[in-house]
Amino acid sequence: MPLLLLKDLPRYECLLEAAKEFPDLDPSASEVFLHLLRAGDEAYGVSDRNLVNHNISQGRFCVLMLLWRSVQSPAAKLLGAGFGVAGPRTPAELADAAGVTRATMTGLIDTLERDGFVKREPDPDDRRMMSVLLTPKAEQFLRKFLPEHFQITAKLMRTLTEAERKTLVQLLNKISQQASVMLGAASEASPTVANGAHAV
Amino acid sequence: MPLLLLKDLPRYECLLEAAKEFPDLDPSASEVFLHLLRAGDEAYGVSDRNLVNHNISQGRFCVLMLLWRSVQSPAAKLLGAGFGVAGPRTPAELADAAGVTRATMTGLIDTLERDGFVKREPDPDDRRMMSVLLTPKAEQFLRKFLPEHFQITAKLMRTLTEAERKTLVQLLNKISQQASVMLGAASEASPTVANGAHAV
DNA sequence: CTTTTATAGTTAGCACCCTAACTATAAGCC
DNA sequence: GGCTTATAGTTAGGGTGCTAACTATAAAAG
Repeated sequence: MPLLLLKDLPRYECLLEAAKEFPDLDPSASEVFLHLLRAGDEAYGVSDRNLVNHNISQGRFCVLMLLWRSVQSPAAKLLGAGFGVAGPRTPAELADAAGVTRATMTGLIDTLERDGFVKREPDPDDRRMMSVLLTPKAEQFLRKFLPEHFQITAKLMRTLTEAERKTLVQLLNKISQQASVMLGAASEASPTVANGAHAV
Repeated sequence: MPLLLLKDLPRYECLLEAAKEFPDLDPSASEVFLHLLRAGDEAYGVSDRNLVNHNISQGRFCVLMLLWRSVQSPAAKLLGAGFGVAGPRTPAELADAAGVTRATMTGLIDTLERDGFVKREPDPDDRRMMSVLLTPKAEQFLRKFLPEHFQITAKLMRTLTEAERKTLVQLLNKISQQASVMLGAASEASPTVANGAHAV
């Protein structure tokens, strides 16, 4: 549960009231924003608790899923998303696919290797590169864990009808798209220079 | 951005395919789950980037907002959500309101105090307790920062109509509710009494 | 009054994420 | 070949979250 957030969200009327003092406050926008963050955090928490029970973290689980594409199962390939092709993956590829820095991926692989879930192997052609491979222990873990994980996901969404799920995905996609625009916009303006330009 | 998540989510057809191997996998449920986590993470990221530009973190911002209820503005009281009444807050109260442990709150207050946003004061009656108070610097920061923050929130939700926002909040609430049920179930039967009642 | 128990807050140590700097290797250019 | 630049991975150090153990104080039980 990564997010620190007010346990009790302000009610809509409160936001309306606050908007009188802050003209920039769009009450319905703020309401959606807060509910999205909370729901996302709670969904994350539900999933994470199960992972923690198995002594694994969300980040490490993600790495395992990405690597799992390299092994046999057809479903494994599919679950791993439609990125590149299969084959052993390097830390850099894993970092890009997971959306974290390479330094972070190094740390994740460190602990996964320590716990016996993956193995590092040097690349025979390029001595800068490593291949990260799943161990049998990891495959065994995934085969046992994934059904539980899917059950929990299904249970979490049980209160939504198929139509509601469809609607929800569409609305969330709109937000995702707009978020990408907003995040991408400023990184174009000053691509790598994210230095604090304000006064100090 | 706290969450490590696949950058490219699996497409629905892939989930359908994978469900053949994993009977527990509910494709539409998993799809909503993944989109929710991603959208929540991106929304968090959009907000967080602005905070980071001001050298503050999401967690510290949350503490400032909670403390802000203690100062004058009527809007401040409202934004702080409808928890207790105003007045200086103790680390324990802050931790409960923010949904983090007291140890975490100690750390947040440490850095906030170091940066001059809050001040600790001992309680005259109970020498175990502290009061945490906003400094003028923090109030000044919030008055300047909040309009930006609200603008960003409004921009993020700009692509949604009022009707869509309403729908989204309702659907997210359903998930939140179900998540609470699932998280509460294993934690204990006593919801309000958060004391360590197990294994008394 | 003394012992026990409960509470407030902190400290210590771990995990995970970041940026920045570093090492080693590869590739391009003179 | 030798110099410069780019790339793969790691290391170092910071921030934020957790649990568990600790200190100090207060309240309750004997």
